[in-house]
Amino acid sequence: MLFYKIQVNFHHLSIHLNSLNEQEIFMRYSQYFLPTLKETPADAEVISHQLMLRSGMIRKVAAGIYSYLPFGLRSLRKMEQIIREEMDRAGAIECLMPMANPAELWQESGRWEKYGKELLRFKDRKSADFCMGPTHEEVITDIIRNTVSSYRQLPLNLYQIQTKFRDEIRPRFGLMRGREFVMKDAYSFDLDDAGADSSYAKMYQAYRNIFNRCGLNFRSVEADSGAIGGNFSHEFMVLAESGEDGIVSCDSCEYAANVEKAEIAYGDVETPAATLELHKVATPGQKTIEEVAVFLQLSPQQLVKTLIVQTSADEILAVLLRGDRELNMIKLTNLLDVDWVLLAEDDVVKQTTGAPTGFAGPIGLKIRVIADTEVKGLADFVVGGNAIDVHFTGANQERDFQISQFSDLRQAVAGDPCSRCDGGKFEKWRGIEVGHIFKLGVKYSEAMNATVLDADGKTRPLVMGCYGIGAGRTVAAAIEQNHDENGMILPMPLAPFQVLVTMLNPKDDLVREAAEKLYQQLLDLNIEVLLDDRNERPGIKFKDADLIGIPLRVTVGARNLKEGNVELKIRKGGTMSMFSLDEITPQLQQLVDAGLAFEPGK
RNA sequence: CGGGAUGUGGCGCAGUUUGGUAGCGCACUUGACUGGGGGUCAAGGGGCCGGAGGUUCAAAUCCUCUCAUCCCGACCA
Repeated sequence: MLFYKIQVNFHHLSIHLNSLNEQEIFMRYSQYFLPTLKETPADAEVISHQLMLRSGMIRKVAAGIYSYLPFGLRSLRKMEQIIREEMDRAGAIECLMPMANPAELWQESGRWEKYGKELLRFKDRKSADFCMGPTHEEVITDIIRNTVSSYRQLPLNLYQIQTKFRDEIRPRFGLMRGREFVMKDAYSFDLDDAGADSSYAKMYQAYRNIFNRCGLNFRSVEADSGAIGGNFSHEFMVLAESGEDGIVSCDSCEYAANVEKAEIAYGDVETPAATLELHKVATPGQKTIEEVAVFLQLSPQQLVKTLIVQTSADEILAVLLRGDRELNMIKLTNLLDVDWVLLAEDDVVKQTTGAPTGFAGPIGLKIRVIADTEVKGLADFVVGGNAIDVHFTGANQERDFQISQFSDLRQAVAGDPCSRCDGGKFEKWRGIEVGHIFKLGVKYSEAMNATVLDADGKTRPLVMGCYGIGAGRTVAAAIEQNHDENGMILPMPLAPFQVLVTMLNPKDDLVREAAEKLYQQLLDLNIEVLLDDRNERPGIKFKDADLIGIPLRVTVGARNLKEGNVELKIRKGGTMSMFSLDEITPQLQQLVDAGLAFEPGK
């Protein structure tokens, strides 16, 4: 009996599978898995995170760790596919490396010690050390050094789209800064600098193509190469108010840079003659620049602040900046050629200056004093007195204290003069870093002994570049840039579906038949269509439609169907128009094609 | 890692001050009505209050520890 039952069930199953095609199953809202939320989850702060949760794209599993639900996965896959196509077009070749990396490789490059706590380490059953790969220079270099031994095999650019793990200090904002995230990373190998530059240029162009194809408003900016190391780099920034990075671009030339890097033009700075005597003034309890300025009835620009810093080379030194300026730690780190620079702890400040934090000044200091170039043009300013509740007025360099070096050390602000052209001024933006490309040089190849023989039979280290794109972050950034109060408005190339057909009343035979027919026509045209065939009230369907932000929405309702019409609403901008059942399909086809249009290389 | 906050059905929250054995809205199930912007009515199901320990006749509520999550900071003297 049991056998018989199984047979019957199996028989039914095979009939079932044969009679439905895949699209029939998956593109009907009533059968799909799209759990939308009416209310915003309490722990989502930024709009992309809120909307991705509400629209059923993602769900949180742990801090900085998310599951992609089907709807979100569709967007992610589209992003990946755009990346893949442009990488392939640029001559890169796809591969896939493991998440679990053996410690030996990381010890060899020196990063097992250097990378810090972001590197998630663990042991296997034999107690061997491993880490989750946060990036793959080590693994790829190991592959290349064992397989490439001649310059004839170059150039080579390998990439993968793979899940990374970085145990971030503070994951936040949903997919914007997750611990586990999908990243495209590529690594180029060339015989010499010129070759590496050419590989870099190809990637630069590929990246521009990728973000253009995504329909994003972005800037490519010069950036600091940071912990990854190397010679120079560019970041690709999607412009959005919620961005974690500040960037500047010149209003008259092509220069654009991360504020961390942005070079300011100082021109020829002359030190004005001193006109005031040095005076010691009591400033009880006035510690910050703001407090001192108010207390002395001066503007912050008339003060010079003295920052006591400690470096990885164990030096303690003083850095001077105009009172209203901010120190750029990265410029300072690069100037001093050290691994890191930190503001000194309070007790170090006290030991060095003899006063608690807030009263440091350059006069009488025994340590090296360096200054932002702007300070060179200042005279008769206020500085800390190196004693509690004391400042000096009328302070002047040369006369009262010595500065051993001037350099561009401050954070660029809007309106600063551009260092690359005459008369250009910086504009300031906020951006989300979605891509970053580096020319690495020989840092890893030398550390890991990855060499080839050149045409003269000489051994040379490979010249490398590495190139990353945060796939999930780019989707999130697209939402940050494209949404309104009702939900997201994804650009066509990243939208999970291209067209939503809203069947208003499924119980109305005419409506149902018209919607079904349209749905079928769109499927036949390979348009990605979601049919909202749920037995829900119109309000629910419209709210969900706005929330999930499919670019094109066709509403099939009894009212317009009487005249043989359906309504088309463009999610972006909200324009509505009426089309007959015959006209709508070619119209949609045209809009879909237009939304996907992109000419690479521009 | 420092500071702040929060953990109560799937989601949003109340209840904690003043201990008395868990409630509201949404969602969900069933039925009916309704059908162009989160509709109405009726009847239901679901949590032992993040976890552990303690105080007490009695703990979501008080105490201790712990875990988790979110925000700010970790450069601006």
